[in-house]
Amino acid sequence: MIQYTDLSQPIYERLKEMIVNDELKPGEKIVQEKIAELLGVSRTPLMKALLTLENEFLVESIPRRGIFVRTPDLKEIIDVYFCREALEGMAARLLAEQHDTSIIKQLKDCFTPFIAKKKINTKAYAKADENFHKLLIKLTGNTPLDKIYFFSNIHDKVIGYGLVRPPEETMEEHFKIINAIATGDSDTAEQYARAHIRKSREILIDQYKKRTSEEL
Amino acid sequence: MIQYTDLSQPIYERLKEMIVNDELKPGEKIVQEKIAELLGVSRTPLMKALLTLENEFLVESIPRRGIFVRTPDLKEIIDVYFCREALEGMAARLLAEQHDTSIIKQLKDCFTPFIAKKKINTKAYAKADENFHKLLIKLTGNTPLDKIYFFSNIHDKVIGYGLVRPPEETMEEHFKIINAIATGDSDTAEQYARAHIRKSREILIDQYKKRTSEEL
DNA sequence: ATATTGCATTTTGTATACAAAATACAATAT
DNA sequence: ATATTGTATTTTGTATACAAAATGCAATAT
Repeated sequence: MIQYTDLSQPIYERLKEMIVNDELKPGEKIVQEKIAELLGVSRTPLMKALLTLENEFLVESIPRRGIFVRTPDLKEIIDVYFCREALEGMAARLLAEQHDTSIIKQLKDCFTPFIAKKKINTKAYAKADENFHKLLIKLTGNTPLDKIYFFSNIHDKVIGYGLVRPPEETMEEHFKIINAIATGDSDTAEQYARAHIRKSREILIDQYKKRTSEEL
Repeated sequence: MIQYTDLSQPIYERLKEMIVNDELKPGEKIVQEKIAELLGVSRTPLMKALLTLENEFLVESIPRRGIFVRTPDLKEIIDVYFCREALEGMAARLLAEQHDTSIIKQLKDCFTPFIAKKKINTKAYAKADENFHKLLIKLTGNTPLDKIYFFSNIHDKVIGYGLVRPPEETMEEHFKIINAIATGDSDTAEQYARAHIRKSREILIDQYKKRTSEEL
């Protein structure tokens, strides 16, 4: 009756979903026995999944106390954006040096559904935006780079599928990056990729500052 | 009789040591029961430690087949150096923006034992070099940055405590970075930090190419 | 001699068991 | 009423148990 593949994998996916959807609330303790029963598995593969989530900053383990859903604060979100600026900048540079037309095509394809559209579906665009940034990393073929980009998870969780800036604004920036990659101008590609993240980071900081002061 | 802290932690440290020391050889399969017995623990905390090592690229799990000590190849080492260039460059920039004299002092202190020395102990300097680069990251206070810098482990494993370049050469570069941070010149600090990693990467590539061709 | 099949052994992935630490809470003291 | 202690309950960390997959190897076929 038992089907062997790797139980911890689907458990990991499900838990991640639960955290992003707020089924597991920030700060909430993950009582292993309860979640294991809920998912119909034992604690062993669950713990494996939780350890992976911990490595991705989505949960935090306090020894002998328990594992808790993390609540990324303002500073951490900013910090993640600094990392993204560095890594996506490098990714753009590496792509520009490859002179590969298939790369350009794949990057452009992220946004073709939205070109020449009067009304852009925000949710769809936000998903496309996320894909674009992940693709930028993946297309470099740099495995360690791709593996350490996992912390974009935090970004997903915090921003959800909302957008930091309006599509009109970011669309233009995306194509500036793509065009620099296409012409093989690695310095410019890196510059644009970094400026893009930097701008979003600054907007985010403002939003959070506003939100925090309103709550006072 | 059982002392509770977190067994997987010392197991992780010991396994990492065994991998770096070649007690566990590249490509070798880690038979859980055997290692568990060797370390006098059960498979449960051992598996936890192995999962952490997997996240750090030191071992590789092939489901249903086993967990194997990884053998980083030339491409991966180069790829890691691209990541380091991006991240350490950003770190230097962030430190320069902080205008904190204690940061300068701590960075300088890494190399004070070697200043004005005629003969530099290579092993000691290699250790200092490693500390300097880790400190550069840590002093930013950027937690996600620090957490994703773990892949420097691969570096340690591959290079061991040898040096890519002679101390005279890198010492000068280190102080260029430190001085740029001290004067608060973030652009220059980033430039120097990146150039430093880039040069080592290029030397490494040459060394490996030479070694590989000799073996043919 | 080499390839193939079948069976015994090993090893993995998961579930369960159990001791120690953490927690909750009631009973008592201040 | 609040603080404190002691005890029952929960939960964690680790060890063990067990079924299914992987592996090794001998016996047989080609």
